[in-house]
Amino acid sequence: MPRFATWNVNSLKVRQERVEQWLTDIQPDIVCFQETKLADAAFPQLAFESLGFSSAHHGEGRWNGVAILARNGLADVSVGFADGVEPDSEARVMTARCDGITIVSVYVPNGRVVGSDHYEYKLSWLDRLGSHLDAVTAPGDAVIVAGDFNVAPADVDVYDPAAFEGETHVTKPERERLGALLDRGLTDVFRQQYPGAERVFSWWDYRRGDFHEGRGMRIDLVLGSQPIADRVEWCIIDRNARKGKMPSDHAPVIVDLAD
DNA sequence: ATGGTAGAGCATCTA
Repeated sequence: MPRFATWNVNSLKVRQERVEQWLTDIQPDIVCFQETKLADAAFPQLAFESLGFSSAHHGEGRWNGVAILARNGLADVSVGFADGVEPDSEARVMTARCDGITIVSVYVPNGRVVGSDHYEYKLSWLDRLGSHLDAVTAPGDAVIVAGDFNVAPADVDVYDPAAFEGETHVTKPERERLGALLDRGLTDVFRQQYPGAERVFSWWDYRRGDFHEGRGMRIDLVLGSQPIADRVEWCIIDRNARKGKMPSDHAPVIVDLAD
């Protein structure tokens, strides 16, 4: 039973030891990372190889950076958008094929301030992700699009919707663009498994003790095409990985798929 | 009290 996981590690350099322990504990078969904050030359491919993973990385150094790891090898690795337009200025998406699944690791722009240039970049980036999927997938393909979407799909995915009035991650334009991705035939796997679950989060601000006070958002998502959604046996957000010394501010999402 | 922390890198920018 293949195990898929995605995790915004918020600097792989700082998190390497914790990440390796987590890989050993969780034993995933396919992994997407976001916010490695590494240049490609600094990506620790050999360390992952010694743990049994093939890997590929798309980074720029100080910020962003995505990676894909797979136990059974990676094929057709591509970085950035494949929609044939100008390259994205930031390292936020990469695609590979493993175990017959097209895997897309995404780090959606944060958006910063509603109405800012970066917010507009976020909206157009989400649109481009749809075009990218047109370019790299075909109807009926097994596809997983996973990572930090920086959008909470609904109010139940936010600890206090009122606290985010006028803020990014919850605005209608952002949710509409996420919805447009779902309308392409992708399923939010966690929500499919737990339709009524409220206040289950994947990210907590480092400040104010937000993690321990339960003030978070569910913004790390695993979207699966129908062939994937039909195979989901189990899904959790691994809150344990947010505990202890020097955690990422994000928890991983783990999904087990039937063979 | 418009706060707070973390990471990259050394002044701020990003989240």
